[in-house]
Amino acid sequence: MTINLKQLSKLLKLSPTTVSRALADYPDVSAKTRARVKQMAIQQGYQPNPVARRLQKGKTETIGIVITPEQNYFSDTFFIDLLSGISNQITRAGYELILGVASDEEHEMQSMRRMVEGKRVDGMILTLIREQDPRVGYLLDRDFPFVLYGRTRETRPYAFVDMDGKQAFEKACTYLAGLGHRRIALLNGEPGFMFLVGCREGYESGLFLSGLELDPDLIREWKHKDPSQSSYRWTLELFKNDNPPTAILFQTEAVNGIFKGLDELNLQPGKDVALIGYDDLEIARIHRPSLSVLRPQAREAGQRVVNILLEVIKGEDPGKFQEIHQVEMVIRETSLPPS
Amino acid sequence: MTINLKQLSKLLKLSPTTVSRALADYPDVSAKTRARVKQMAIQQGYQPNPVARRLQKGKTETIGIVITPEQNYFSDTFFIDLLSGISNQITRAGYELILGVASDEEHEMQSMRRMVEGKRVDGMILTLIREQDPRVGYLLDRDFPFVLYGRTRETRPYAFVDMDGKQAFEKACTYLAGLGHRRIALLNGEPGFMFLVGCREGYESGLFLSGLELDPDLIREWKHKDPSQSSYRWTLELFKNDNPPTAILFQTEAVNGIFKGLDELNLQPGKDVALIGYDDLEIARIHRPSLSVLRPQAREAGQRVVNILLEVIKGEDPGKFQEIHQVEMVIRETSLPPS
DNA sequence: CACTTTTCCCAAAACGTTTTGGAAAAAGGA
DNA sequence: TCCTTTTTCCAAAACGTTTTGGGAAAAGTG
Repeated sequence: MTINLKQLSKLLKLSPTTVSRALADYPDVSAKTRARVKQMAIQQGYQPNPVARRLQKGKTETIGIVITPEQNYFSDTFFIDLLSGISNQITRAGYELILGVASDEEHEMQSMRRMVEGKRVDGMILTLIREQDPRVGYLLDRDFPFVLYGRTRETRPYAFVDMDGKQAFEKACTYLAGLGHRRIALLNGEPGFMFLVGCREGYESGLFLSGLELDPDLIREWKHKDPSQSSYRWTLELFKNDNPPTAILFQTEAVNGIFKGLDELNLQPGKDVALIGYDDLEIARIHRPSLSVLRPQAREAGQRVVNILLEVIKGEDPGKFQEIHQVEMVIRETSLPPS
Repeated sequence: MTINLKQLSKLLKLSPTTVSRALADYPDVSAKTRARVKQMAIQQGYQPNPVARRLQKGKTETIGIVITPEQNYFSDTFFIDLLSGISNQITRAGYELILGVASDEEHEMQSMRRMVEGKRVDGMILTLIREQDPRVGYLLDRDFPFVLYGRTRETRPYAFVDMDGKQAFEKACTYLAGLGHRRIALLNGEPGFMFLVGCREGYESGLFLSGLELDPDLIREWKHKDPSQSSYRWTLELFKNDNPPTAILFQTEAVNGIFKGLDELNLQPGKDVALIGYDDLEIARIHRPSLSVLRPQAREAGQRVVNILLEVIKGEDPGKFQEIHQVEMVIRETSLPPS
């Protein structure tokens, strides 16, 4: 049903070589025949068989990504945006994106190994990077092309695109301090994932820059399993403090728990307690009062990750590609001065 | 670095033919050499190059899926479960899953055509099926293997796995009626997606079976764009009724809006109004009171979709594979008798 | 015109498998 | 023993491209 190169060349009374070269715009085929070939190719709906091309070229023209829905991280529109940017750019390059879904760290590694050792991909994209991340060492050891969305503790050079979570939290913190807040709490995920480390650092540095003292009682961290539940408990606890916070910085995914906690304490979000979340989820925009947030540009990051990976696959030095992207602060209704 | 078949056969002093056949458990290679070959293969970490195999076999060993995050549907753990089931089963079969991310219906079609006409996949999985869905006609026209997760209006036979949303809503409705509820509302998504049609049908048939009359004032449908926002408004409106509902059936994704609306009306979920949602999202389990839900088994469905697709690819008649899966009802704290 | 250069095309090889169609060696049957 | 059958192996072809390394014809050059 679908035509192949040999048949097309027969139709044109040319050799497969010439047809192939014509379609690839080689200069050693005359403009006239090139036009003729292209026209016929379109007319016949010819598409080169990608599998054959890959075999000849010795490339899979495919890149891999493994997601672990276990981390509910995945439900963020944020991640979808990232994936969307990745996918579009990959398609534009004529590549394919193959997806692995793993239930835990072990299967995550297993899925990646299948792709790498099974010669199924030319490069890997890694997300949800942990402080110590065995995947990075694995790929570096065998010199396999990859790009991190995020960063990790690793001395060898590697390519990454990361959000400046540190600067974002610093900015949010100084902003709140600038409004007059003196007691700013942090409700963060338990470190392990590297980006949470950055958030905490930014918070601490923000306090410092604003001349505020760090009070361990104002910092709470939850296990990643279920942010809503534990952020609810931590919220209640924060306000048992003699000198409770007037503002909270947190991961937006935990917002439901916080709202619930505040509600129970008869505190109005935005009015009695200022709130700024990290990530602009749907709920942040929809809630009344709408939530002020730090908004990472996931789509753009996804595109960059792909472009960089393609360079690395071409043989460029990964160490050259280390990008840290600014995070925008979106002021909505929950970041007023203390009452 | 990685060894190939020719090198491996040289090491074994055998022909590539024999090695290949030994690894594939052909009976015409002696048990002894077969063992020897396998051992050496493992020792040398030999993995057949999938691209070469695909070319020879004339199969891509790949199946495609296109998601449209536009429909926030994607943020459901439900969808992730589906994807997870799909991915696992595909891996088990030695196949690959390639993912397209499309921003709208047009790009969705475009992405699928690239996969199909570009000979990049052996089969397609379709989700989020609409009542009239051009994708189905497209694939049927060119006799390309596919399986729907869901159903559509189409007379030609095709393979699908669907949840019995109709029966689920019927069950929930009669359950509530059995508890004594006489005014049961439906907060549904606007039809277009086929599964929403089923939900509505089930609701209507549930009312009928319980001897209740259908009151159009108790039915509200939102645009898919943003369930939370509009379900909030619809909730308020439902209770402007002279004879307001004592129970609501709805899509769980809309639960935030409903809770907010009830809260504003000083109605307690579960106590003043019974609630049953379709889909067991995280929030349903976490919320206090916890939400009674209808729970589709997405993981299993995903696995079935893949197994069926593999059969269809093998040449089986798609019409033979039409499965409708039961949906479990999980009674939690929001389905009490009317007060 | 004879020679060089440029233009345009192509045959053959290669990518790494699996399958086809034997063939040699071993085993079984009379 | 001789013939048939079974067991075990392999050379060659095929999958559909792209790349290599020319080579013939046309166009320039003197």
